[in-house]
Amino acid sequence: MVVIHEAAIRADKALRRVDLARATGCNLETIRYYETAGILPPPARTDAGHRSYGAADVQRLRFILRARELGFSLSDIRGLLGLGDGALRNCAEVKEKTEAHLAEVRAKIADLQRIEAVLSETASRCTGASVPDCAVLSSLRT
Amino acid sequence: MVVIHEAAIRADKALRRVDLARATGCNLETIRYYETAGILPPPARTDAGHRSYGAADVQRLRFILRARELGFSLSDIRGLLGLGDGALRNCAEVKEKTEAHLAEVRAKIADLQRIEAVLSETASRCTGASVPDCAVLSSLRT
DNA sequence: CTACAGTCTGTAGCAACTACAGATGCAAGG
DNA sequence: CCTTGCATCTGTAGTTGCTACAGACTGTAG
Repeated sequence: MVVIHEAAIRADKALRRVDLARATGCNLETIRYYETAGILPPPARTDAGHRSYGAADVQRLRFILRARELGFSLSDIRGLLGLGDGALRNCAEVKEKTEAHLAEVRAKIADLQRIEAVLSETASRCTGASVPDCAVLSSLRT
Repeated sequence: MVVIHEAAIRADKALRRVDLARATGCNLETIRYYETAGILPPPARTDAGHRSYGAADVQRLRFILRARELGFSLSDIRGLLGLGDGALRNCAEVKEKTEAHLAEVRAKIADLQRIEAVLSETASRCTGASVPDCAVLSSLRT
């Protein structure tokens, strides 16, 4: 008897964990991690206890991954998704979070640019000479 | 009578852990961590087993902290300090490490600038309107 | 029937710290 | 001499955001 996977017949076909991973480019284990981290909801289970995802989960995970790419922390994302106790009321909260994050990103860029200046100046002074005269080391020794 | 700590009388006065921390601005526990991480050498001990540091340790820790500020990893720093098995032979190794690190820093700046562009564009489009129309959320929703 | 791919749970590891618990030590003031 | 108040010691657990096992099980194709 050829039993086609029951879930595959439905319109909103159920996805296995590996399918969700492939659909989003997410690491397999990360999906489980996001569940325990409370950022992906616990999905339905098959009789054997296997996780079963739907289209909504794909959307949600894509959202999460995109926000991670932009450097939002998981707890930021929890906020953006309106999880937790206080549900998201209006866009103002989101805007606030975004702008705070933007400020952090800009600060980090400024930091890295300072670092870049020091490193490139130092590297260019480096002659390949012996250690006692090394430009890199002496600039660190300050 | 004001009794000055015996150690403080010596020319190469011994420093307690807290003194080293204060002299360098390093967190107290981080000093111990750097020791277990093999980046600070195990110091001399008093009879009671307390760690006793000298001026050389201050120099070394300053070096480490400065390199950390510049974003070098502890394992990079181990290399810069010439610890481990193969001692540092010449400046070329240091230059190589520095330039590799510089390339990483530049890549990170470029990443963050892309992120900055997306975030600032998104935040500026945000009207404070209700969630369904939120610019931030819809740009995450791709 | 047998492979092979996939799933499950729990746990440990990574970097680079930070912080606590519980037991001593040590110098100064009274 | 005793108390007070730091400071120290060790070991271990927590942090963030994953990633990767181990060992047992399931589900499907040939």
